Amino acid sequence: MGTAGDEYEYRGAPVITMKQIATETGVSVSTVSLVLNNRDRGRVKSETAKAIRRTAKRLGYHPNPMARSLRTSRTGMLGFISEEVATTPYAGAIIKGAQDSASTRGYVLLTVSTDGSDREPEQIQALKRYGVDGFLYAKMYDQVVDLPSPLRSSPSVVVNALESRDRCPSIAPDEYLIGYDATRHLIESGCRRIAYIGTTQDLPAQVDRQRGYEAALHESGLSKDPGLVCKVGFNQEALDTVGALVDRASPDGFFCFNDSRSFYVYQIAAARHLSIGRDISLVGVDNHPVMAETTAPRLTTVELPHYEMGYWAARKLMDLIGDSDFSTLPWPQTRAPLPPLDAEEPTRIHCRLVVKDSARADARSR
Amino acid sequence: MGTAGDEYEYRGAPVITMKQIATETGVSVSTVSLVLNNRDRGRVKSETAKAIRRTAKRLGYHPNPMARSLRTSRTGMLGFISEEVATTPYAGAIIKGAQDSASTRGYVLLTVSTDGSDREPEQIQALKRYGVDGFLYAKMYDQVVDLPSPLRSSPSVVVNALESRDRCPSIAPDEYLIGYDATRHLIESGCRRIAYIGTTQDLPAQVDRQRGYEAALHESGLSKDPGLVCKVGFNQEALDTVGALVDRASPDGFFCFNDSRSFYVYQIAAARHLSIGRDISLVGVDNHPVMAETTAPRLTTVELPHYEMGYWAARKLMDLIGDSDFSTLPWPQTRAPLPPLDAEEPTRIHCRLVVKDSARADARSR
DNA sequence: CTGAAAGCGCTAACAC
DNA sequence: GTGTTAGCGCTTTCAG
Repeated sequence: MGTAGDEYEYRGAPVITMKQIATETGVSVSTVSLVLNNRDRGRVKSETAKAIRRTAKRLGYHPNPMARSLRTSRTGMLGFISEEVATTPYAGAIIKGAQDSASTRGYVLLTVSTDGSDREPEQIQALKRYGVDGFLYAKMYDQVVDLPSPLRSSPSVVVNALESRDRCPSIAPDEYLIGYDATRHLIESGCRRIAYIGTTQDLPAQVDRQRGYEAALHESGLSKDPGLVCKVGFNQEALDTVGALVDRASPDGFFCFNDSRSFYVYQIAAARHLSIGRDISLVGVDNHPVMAETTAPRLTTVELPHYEMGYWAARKLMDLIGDSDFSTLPWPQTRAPLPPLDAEEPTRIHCRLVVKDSARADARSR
Repeated sequence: MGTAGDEYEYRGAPVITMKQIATETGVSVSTVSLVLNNRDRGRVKSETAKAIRRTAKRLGYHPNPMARSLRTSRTGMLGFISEEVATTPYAGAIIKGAQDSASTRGYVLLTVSTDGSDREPEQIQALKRYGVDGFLYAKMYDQVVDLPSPLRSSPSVVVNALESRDRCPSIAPDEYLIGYDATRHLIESGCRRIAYIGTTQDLPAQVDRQRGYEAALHESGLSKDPGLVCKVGFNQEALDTVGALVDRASPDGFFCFNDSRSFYVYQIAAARHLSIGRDISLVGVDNHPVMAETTAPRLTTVELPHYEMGYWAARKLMDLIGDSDFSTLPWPQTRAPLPPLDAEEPTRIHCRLVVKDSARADARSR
């Protein structure tokens, strides 16, 4: 299995420079530069401009971003800093969203993950040395955060969390609406005794989702029964608590904080021989692969908008950086209509985003 | 909610160049360069060298990688290409491993995710323009792959898959050993009727795991009972199939291909009032968060070595690139001993890695 | 032992 | 309209 040091062959592809285009076309490098950067408005004869572009294409010219950045101090790279990536399945989706968004404008992502967090400043410094044009600071659970101070001197956008002091724009899921939509969905499917299965962890997301749950109940004239609410941890304890709730209150619908909670409802349902889709309805949040594979009538998933958050955050960041070639655009209006309430089919609800643009707007206020 | 264009303040930190160190110390830039690159063996008086290093540290000098790369055509960036990141929870762990490994040598990761794959060549080109020193090509499921041709001209390492023609080193989980270890673990815990719950998908990983399962049974003199094996898809069908197996063969131990399969065993167990840890033992593979939270006696998880694969792959790649400052090292010997078989405690088994170094070694042969 | 000079690929004043 | 020049920060001969 070999000590390494093996030789693999790497023949590099020929790389074209402006100089070559210049000599090939019979002009100077500066003219080439002007044309290829679209700064030839009434400065270069459209004749020659055309010729330059032609040979550029023919030779397959691509600018060298490093050389360019040396002059412009703009690299076309975005720094993506994520905490706890390794431990959650969502990082991929956020990164992909940011990636896709970035690539539409020729940007590219330099990623670091700072789990331990003691090395975070060091990592951020590394990104700065590489000259990233701005930072995406992604947290893995929706929460309120302080933008790390080294980032405050650069364009930054916070993803999946809200910046506590509006030091930069931020984007997060609309937790309230998750609770509201989920509950309304159950109500409109005909449920009348809707349980909330939460977590014992003290998460801001839960507070808002539960407020949404209660608001929807209230709005429909359904009473708020504390016996239908429980918050559970893990394992047997969780199973027992959910089981007790089912036995005591016999709910006909469940709104579960996340897939872990859904998991316990599944097991209790199995043990009581209740079938999801026939006897009970369930709305879960998240899309862990295991659960995402499962479909049943009257089983609904609220999808957390990880991809979208990454996408829009990168977009916002690029706007902030002020790429002159692109106009600055507002945050998205991502309120998708609630899906049709066909109670016989599995459904996916898309989650709305909450965005904070600056100190002016407080999108979370309600 | 606000068109953008808002102004945030970004005061850049002062950036120190070699020139400043030179004038500050009263020497020339070239001398500074020599010293700061440790090329001053008997070329620079240790006096001045010391002085230079001192002021460099005092001023907080950090080299500008862009400028350096312009001369050396080495950027210190590794391209990380992953397919299907968004759809699996593992990408994060692989990226983190690669990241950690890279940062120990001052490398940094440029990531792209090519889901659609029609844009893959374009993305790879982008990375090449940015001058990455090499590529990590990560697949999300263990399989045999062809290294994309644009990568063949650069140092590359394949992660979580084996390269079909040994065009470059690759690293993947040892699937056979997963099956073997899992089954032995169950046997040594006292199980005698061990079921295998697989997937209907045609995955190479399953073939090897099942071979490991059978080998362990054979080795212990347990008969290979086809009635104890099933392969299931999703939902009710899966549930029914697993239920039938349980009713017909009453296994005392389960080896599940992945968390999705474990999920069905959980439900059937709940429905039959069988308790994991008391009545049955279960070994699952993977660590989706939902399942990872769950612990029980006689519940064992085989952890796929995503982090480790990322870590070692990046290491291998850097060795390939031939950073002269570091010696080239062999692939890791990551065979962790099987954990103690305390049947009363939940356990995690660490998976061994399979590595292919070149056309010479075929580590998968068995 | 150390410094001057050239140049990596590109951009931006400023001449012509 | 187009070319010349200078220089971004760094490495690397080559003189002294």
